[in-house]
Amino acid sequence: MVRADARRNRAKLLEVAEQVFKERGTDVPTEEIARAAGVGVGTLFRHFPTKEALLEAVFLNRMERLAERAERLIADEEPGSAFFTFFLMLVEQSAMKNVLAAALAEAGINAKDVTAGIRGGFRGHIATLLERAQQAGAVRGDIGVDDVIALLLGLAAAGEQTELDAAVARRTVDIVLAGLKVAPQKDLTTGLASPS
Amino acid sequence: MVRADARRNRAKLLEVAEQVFKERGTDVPTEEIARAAGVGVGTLFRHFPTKEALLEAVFLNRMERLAERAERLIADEEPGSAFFTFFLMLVEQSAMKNVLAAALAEAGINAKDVTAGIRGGFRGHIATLLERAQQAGAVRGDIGVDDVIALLLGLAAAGEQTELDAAVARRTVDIVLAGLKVAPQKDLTTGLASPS
Amino acid sequence: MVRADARRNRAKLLEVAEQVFKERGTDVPTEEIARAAGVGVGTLFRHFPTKEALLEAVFLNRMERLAERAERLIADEEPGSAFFTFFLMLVEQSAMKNVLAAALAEAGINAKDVTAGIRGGFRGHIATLLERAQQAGAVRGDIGVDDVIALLLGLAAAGEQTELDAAVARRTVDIVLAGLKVAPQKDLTTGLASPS
Amino acid sequence: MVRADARRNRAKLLEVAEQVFKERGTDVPTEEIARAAGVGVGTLFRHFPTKEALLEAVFLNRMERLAERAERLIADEEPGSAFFTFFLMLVEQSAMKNVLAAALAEAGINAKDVTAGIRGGFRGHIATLLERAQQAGAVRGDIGVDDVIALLLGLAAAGEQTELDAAVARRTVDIVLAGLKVAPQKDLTTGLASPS
DNA sequence: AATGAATGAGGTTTCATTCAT
DNA sequence: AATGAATGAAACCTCATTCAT
Repeated sequence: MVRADARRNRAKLLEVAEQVFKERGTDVPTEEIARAAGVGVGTLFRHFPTKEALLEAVFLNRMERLAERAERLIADEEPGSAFFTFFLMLVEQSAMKNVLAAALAEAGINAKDVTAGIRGGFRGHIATLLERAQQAGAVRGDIGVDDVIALLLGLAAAGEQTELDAAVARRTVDIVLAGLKVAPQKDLTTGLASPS
Repeated sequence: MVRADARRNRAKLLEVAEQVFKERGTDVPTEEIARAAGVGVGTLFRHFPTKEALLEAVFLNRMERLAERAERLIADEEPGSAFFTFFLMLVEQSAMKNVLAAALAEAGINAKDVTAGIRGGFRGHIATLLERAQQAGAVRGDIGVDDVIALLLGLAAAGEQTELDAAVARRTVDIVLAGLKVAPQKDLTTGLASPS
Repeated sequence: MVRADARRNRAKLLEVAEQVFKERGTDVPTEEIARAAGVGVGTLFRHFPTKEALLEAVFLNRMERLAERAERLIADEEPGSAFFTFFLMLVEQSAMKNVLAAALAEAGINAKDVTAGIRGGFRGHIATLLERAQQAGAVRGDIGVDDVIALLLGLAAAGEQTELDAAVARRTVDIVLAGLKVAPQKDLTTGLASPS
Repeated sequence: MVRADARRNRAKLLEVAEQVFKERGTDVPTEEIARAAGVGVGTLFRHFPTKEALLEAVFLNRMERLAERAERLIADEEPGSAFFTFFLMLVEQSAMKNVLAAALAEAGINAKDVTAGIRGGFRGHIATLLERAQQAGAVRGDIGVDDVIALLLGLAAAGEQTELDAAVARRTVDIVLAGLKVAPQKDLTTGLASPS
């Protein structure tokens, strides 16, 4: 029956770690997180054998929560609206908090790999939302999931740097959404713009 | 006039540091950079009394080089084209290499503050390019310099995460550029989109 | 209750540090002390987060042991004798090992401040001993605790410089004690001598 | 003719070093002293091949100046007064600034050795002053030069620790001088007091 | 003879991880 | 299963000394 304690500890650690990483960056000493969670370092390391493992777990945890929302959106809303809502949601929550992704990257771990195993497939959900929106004519047809993910990451990063100014954050999202709606452009300046 | 050696060392350090930070992240030991530049740690610390100072210097150095290009564009090209070219250029060179900006941010140094003092004013150049493009009708009128900078940071970050796929990088820029051209949107999904 | 180990380590460190500082000065690398105590550097720094803190702790530790003796003297001996005995005791043990006090002073920590908080009040004990001795007519009445402390420090320093010659050390103490007995002098040479 | 510059530099360095050591302790970086003297480090090291050598030189320089004064006193004043004046003078100027002696000691250099070569013999002067004073009955007869030197060192150290309180410094000197006048004491407390 | 940039050993401190209790 | 003290590699930085100019 000690299992109950253990599971509660794990959850608390995950929650606290997310909070602390967000507030103070991923460089906080492991001990700080343990203390904030009200456990000893030893306990933390029992649950996550490595700091890296903790990073991964927090990242995955976040992703899973997002995946759940995506599922609900797919089920409940109509195509165009669903896609845009999800996009906004991700960015507004500064969903991926780039710090994490960056920290993982630095550790030589690809965020894509980590995400791969998520229930239902995070990536898959985005794909579904995107395709439907494209079929409904709400999003230009020449882009793919990877483009969307890249944009999400980018906007999240932008939001982080300008976290002081909410108006800026909103305007950047607005611009990207606008860009997603219109048809493919022809020769902007150098002609680079058209998809290959 | 030993200054020749000194200046060469400083330049070499800056160059090497930029390279190493790009390849291995900003967590590399200071000593590594010194070794790579062929000098002792002491020399590095004589030039940059703190690791943070080195980071700042690399960042500034990059910015200055960009500022020079901006000046040339302002002089030579016509408004709309100049703006888009500069934008593309920045992103394609993954100009701001987010690692740096992130590291600076973590260290409590605001990129905005650092950039403020740059020769000729990097920010000022962007402002000029933007205003001209807006007057020429090539860019929507409701955005400001900070929005552009945020978008640049975002795209740079996006580019970093997906550095394998050049096509993705290009497409994301295309989308943002498209978004910059059109007039402000009204009620995308939730109506959040319009600037307050 | 791992505390047993911890306390043992702390005690061992204090003991070893006192010994090492005495033998080789306060410039010994922290690591040396750790090694001599049979622990890792980390352990040392867990107990004393700063070298300065270690110095302080050693100093305080010594003071506390002295304070205990002072208490016993106050309780057991008659006034004049008690004062002189304590004085001799302090000096003979080269009680304050000036190295420490000097190191602390250099570090900007005033010995007075540190001593202030000691259990039972080291300074208070001296005051008591002094006052009683003065009331008993064994010590001239125009001096205060600070004077006594200054003299102690001075004699300790003198003892250190001449540690080879026990006879010299003894004679200097004798002289000071003699000087403490007699009444205030009038015009030695320049008349500087009398307290203002 | 470059010799003039060289000698001036050496003098300036000695003067500045004494000042800086007094104000900030002997741990100041060599470079600081060079800067304060308006020369490069290289120059400093040409004159004093080692920091230790600089320390020694400053010490010696001070001693020589003192020796000169002693000579004048021996010539001009009457025995008792001469001795006490010299004693006071040394202490009031905090003449030996213990830091120096301590630093030398730490470096494994005996202050006595360094002083040995002084013109006229510093120690010899004290001996002369003392003997005369004793013959004139102004100082008790059972003490020797080493005792006096020890007391001087001690008082200088005491003065250093309590440099804030001039009254304390003066009183301690007064006590010691009083002690030097009176005849040998018999059994203070334990009988330790009498010279062996 | 003077300069000050370069050197690099070495000092203090941090922190992920292990392990005795 | 939990605790938190212990560990020690490694980070950053300082400074006496050398050496090219």
